Amino acid sequence: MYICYLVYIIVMITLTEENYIKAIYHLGNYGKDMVNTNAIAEVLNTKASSVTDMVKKLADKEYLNYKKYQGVKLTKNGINIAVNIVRKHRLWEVFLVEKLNFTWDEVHEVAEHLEHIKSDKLIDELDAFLEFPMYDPHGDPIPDKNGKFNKIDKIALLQAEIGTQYKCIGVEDTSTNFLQYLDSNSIGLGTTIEVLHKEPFDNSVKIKLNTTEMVVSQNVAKNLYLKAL
Amino acid sequence: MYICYLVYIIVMITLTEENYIKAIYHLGNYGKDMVNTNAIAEVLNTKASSVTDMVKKLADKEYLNYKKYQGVKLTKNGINIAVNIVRKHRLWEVFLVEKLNFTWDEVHEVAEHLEHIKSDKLIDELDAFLEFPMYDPHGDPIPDKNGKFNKIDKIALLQAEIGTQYKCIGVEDTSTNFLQYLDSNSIGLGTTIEVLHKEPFDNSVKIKLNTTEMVVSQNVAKNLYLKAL
DNA sequence: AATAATTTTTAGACTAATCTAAAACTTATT
DNA sequence: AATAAGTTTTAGATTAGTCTAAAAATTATT
Repeated sequence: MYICYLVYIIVMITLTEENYIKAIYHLGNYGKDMVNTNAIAEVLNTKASSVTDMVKKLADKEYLNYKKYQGVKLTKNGINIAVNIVRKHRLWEVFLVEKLNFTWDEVHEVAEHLEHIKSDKLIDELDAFLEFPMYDPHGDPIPDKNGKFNKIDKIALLQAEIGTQYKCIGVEDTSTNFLQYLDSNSIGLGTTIEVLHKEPFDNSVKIKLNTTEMVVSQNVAKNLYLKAL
Repeated sequence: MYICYLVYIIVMITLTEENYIKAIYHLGNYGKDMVNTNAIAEVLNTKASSVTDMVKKLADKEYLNYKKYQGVKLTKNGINIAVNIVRKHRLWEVFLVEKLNFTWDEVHEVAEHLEHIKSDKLIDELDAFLEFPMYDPHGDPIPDKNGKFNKIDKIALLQAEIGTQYKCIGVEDTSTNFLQYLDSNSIGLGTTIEVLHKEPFDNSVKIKLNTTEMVVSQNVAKNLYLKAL
């Protein structure tokens, strides 16, 4: 008589592990490039030694490949997990802005928590409820159920051409400070922008909005994404 | 010259602490009664020794009063925290059922996680979005922003009178098994029920639904709440 | 009131995630 | 190629939450 044991090993992924994977995904150009220890430590506000420990654990679980002193790169599996977290994060951001009256700059912190709730039904139904949005409130593309998403051909305001009409489609810097600056100057998703003048001296840019004209610093111009109309 | 230091001590409450407080609230009749160690251990699926450890910590933080070998009772502060978690849990349940097509028995597990997201704006806006619901999908009252809620005069089917018309308003047992049993027999919130006969032998109850008649066991009759029409 | 049964607490150990400080390795500079 | 500077890893410690096993206290039973 044979006894057959079917053992399910359910690999639970912790919140901390998810945050490491997400950080490595963003730092490594959608998981394509190697990422080094210090960079991870910096974005996660932790110490390099902690990163080394965690990275070994994630390598054991085959979410990434780790070469001592070289850095880490996500595996297929790791990328899938990251994309799924990004999908959840961005869908929740849409929900918060469109249904719960959150502003551009308020969504990020709450979405950081909501993105870790684990329920396929929850996220697929939310997707349907929001009518399958393609972009989040910052203009970033939302991966679909299978992890597919568009990479849009965005251009920073700093690289925009004088005289062309552009539409604002997103930001690089998502800090509260920056988003509030944009809000207070009536720059948001969809705002039409034309470049009037680029000052070579300090790389500031003079732009025309709907009704007003204003000058923005190089720092702002670098962090604002546009698409030609 | 005087130097004034204003020190904010932000007492972060952990997920685990919240779950203990919630369990003690439910076990202790809305926080009014003492709760003993073993009872807490059982509902939280942990060991009595772990409960003792945690309970000491919660006493230090003044969420509850703890008397060695006697048990614990929530403080005002502890009750406030519990009520707030209950509010969040029940609002999310309404959201899941009304907006995301969840059924009675699917909501609980996801709501267990959503209830721990910390954002006043999130929960108040969700409340408004749902148009300030008074009851969750199981018929339990939802505390308002200030923690106030109705205690409804519900009666178990087992205590219902023969010949009277009742409306189903909730359940005691929220296990998946029970909720699925109700679903498959077309008993839900708002279903009209009339008691036809009570069998003294085994305490089973014969009831009339909209179109059909059926007999339910004592166990079912004990766990189904009604309100006279 | 003494003993038995049960409940609760203590003591000591374990895991996950972190830290500091020192050692090992890599890269840049002379 | 040798040294300096910077990065990464190791070793050992810490904290939150949990556990087992034994001790202490309470409650129930004779």
